[in-house]
Amino acid sequence: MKRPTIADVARRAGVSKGAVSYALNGQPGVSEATRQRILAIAAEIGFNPSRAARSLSGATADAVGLTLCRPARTLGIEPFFMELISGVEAELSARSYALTLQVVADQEAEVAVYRRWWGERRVDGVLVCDLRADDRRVPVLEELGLPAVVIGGPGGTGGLASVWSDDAAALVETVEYLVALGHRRIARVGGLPALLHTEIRTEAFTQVCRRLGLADAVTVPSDYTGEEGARATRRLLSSAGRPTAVIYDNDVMAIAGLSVAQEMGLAVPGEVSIVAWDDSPLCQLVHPPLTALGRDIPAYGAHAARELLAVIGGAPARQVQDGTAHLTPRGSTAPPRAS
Amino acid sequence: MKRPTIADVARRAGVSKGAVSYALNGQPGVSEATRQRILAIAAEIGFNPSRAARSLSGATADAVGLTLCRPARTLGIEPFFMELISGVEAELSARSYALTLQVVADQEAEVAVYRRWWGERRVDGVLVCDLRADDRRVPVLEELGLPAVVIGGPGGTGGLASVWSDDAAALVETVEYLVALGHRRIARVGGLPALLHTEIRTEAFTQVCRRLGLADAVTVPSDYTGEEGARATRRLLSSAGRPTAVIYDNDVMAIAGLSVAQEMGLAVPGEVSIVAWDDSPLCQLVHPPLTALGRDIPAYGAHAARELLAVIGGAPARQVQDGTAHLTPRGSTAPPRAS
DNA sequence: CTGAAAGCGCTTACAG
DNA sequence: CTGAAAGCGCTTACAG
Repeated sequence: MKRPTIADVARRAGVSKGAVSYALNGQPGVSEATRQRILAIAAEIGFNPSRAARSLSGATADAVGLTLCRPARTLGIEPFFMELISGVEAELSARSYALTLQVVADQEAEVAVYRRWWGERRVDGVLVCDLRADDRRVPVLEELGLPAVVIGGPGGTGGLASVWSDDAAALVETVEYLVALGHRRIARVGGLPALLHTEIRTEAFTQVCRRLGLADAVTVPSDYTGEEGARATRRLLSSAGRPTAVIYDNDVMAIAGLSVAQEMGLAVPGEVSIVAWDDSPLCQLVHPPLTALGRDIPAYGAHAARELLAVIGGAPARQVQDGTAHLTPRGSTAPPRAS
Repeated sequence: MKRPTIADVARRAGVSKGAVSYALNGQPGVSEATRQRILAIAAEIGFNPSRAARSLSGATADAVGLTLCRPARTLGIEPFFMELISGVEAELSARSYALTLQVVADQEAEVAVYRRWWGERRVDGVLVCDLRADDRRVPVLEELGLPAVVIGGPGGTGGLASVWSDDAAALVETVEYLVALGHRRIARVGGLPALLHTEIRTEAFTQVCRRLGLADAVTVPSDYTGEEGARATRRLLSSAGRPTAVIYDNDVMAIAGLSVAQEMGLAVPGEVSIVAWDDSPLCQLVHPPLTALGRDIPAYGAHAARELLAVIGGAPARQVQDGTAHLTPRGSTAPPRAS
């Protein structure tokens, strides 16, 4: 099938190409009657302006980029990214923006992708995930002047805009809840240590435990996979003076941990309480269902997309706070059984 | 930062823009020495040809589209799509193709997206998921002449290329395995009935059960969510003459089913055996680990991407078979306990 | 309010 | 082997 161009619309409407362009883009320069007639013809013949021609004439690419830096397998198992993408998409589609996705092996590859996208004018801006301490991507994006919104923080985002959530507060709430139940030995299985939010959580965990006078607030570093979560749990639960409650940095590890506890013959929640970070539907599929720290991830993604569109539109880069995760108590937490 | 253009490279190399273009695209028309010099300069100043200008001059968009038609929540929980995307991406990145992703509400919206993408020349081709019987998208894509590869089948893809997997064979293998263990009452919790592969599996299930002389081979339709999987399981396990084995069309429902069985005080696998379709790492996180039908989803996605790139390159549309899922027996299946 | 024209940054015949 | 020029399909000052 032959694609209609602006010239086809102009010819049928009996006006110049310029007039068609004005009509389509809501610019002044055509009478209302003419505009309506042009719009009707465009709709009738199914005209969609060529993105290439538009963006070559100085308009935007109407596309936003997102890179994902995780191996194929673990990308799939964590609901987080897909939910985030859904939310981003919802916001972008509403404004006819496209999402360009790229899976990368490491930060070096990611930086190369940003440079290429910028040079190719492929995207108008990017969404940055998995912020690290001293993140290499931040200065590159600043140097390029490529609009960007970091999903994460607070802090460490340089002059870039960001949307963040108060993980420290959520962690404190969780520990206080467990202490109120009577727990004194609480451990944590953390996410990738290189990520900034892991650092933030670890720091908050250490501080709140000290404040509440809990003895050994140990954090075992991990990588979000079930295997590592299982291994860390096995180690924690077979140690002398094992914890009576474990907080996991994602739900996949929490589910693996639950399984390990049950395998070891420890009752959950009687002998071990379990709390998961990220309250995806997975948490309610297991038995007992997991107490979890949840937040609306699609909304978080939509929020970030909205900010990015604003920055692309020329708004100043802001640090915006998104909602804090809240705890939903379920069957996996209870007072520790006297032993 | 100012983006370098082909003119900048030409100026520094002391040649025409045409020569730079030839050098960059590996076309004849420049001497090898000149080509090397041009390439070096381009690399040095970080030149990336504008996508818009390229594609406006008749080249391809170097982008492929993929639409996802599921609500945000359930999209996240099923590892399938993210794994598929990872595989697609791996293949595309290697050839510097971008992936444009769009989440849509229904097939009507999806068709509209295809028309728009085609009109905008935004993508060179599309990957089509969740094939249905009499799929509306197929004739539209044929009419537009937009290169496409359907992920699914066999059959129902009209003149479009497709990559498919023999689900019927996998299902037969599973039922035969359960029968060999001694099961005679086998039920199945199916996926969305509208999807073609659900139909194919249901048909295969009915046939193999009849061939093996199994009485009531019931399939309870579902929607891939844990809630529906749990409900279907509850119904099946509380019926008179309840099945001793249940096959689930995805792993999320199988996990929910396992949980329901345990809740009802039925031993797995002693009183109920459970088999999951889609062997994501989730299957090994639960206790007992699930016997599952698995295949390499990232490879499947890569395969489809490769076919699409071929079709975009002018190759004829083929129906290509990908690997068949194979059964990995784990702790959730065993001979039925005499009762 | 409307039309004719330049220009975005490439690619690709077409001459030399 | 190389250069000058046309053209892809838009947008946007610039004249009328």
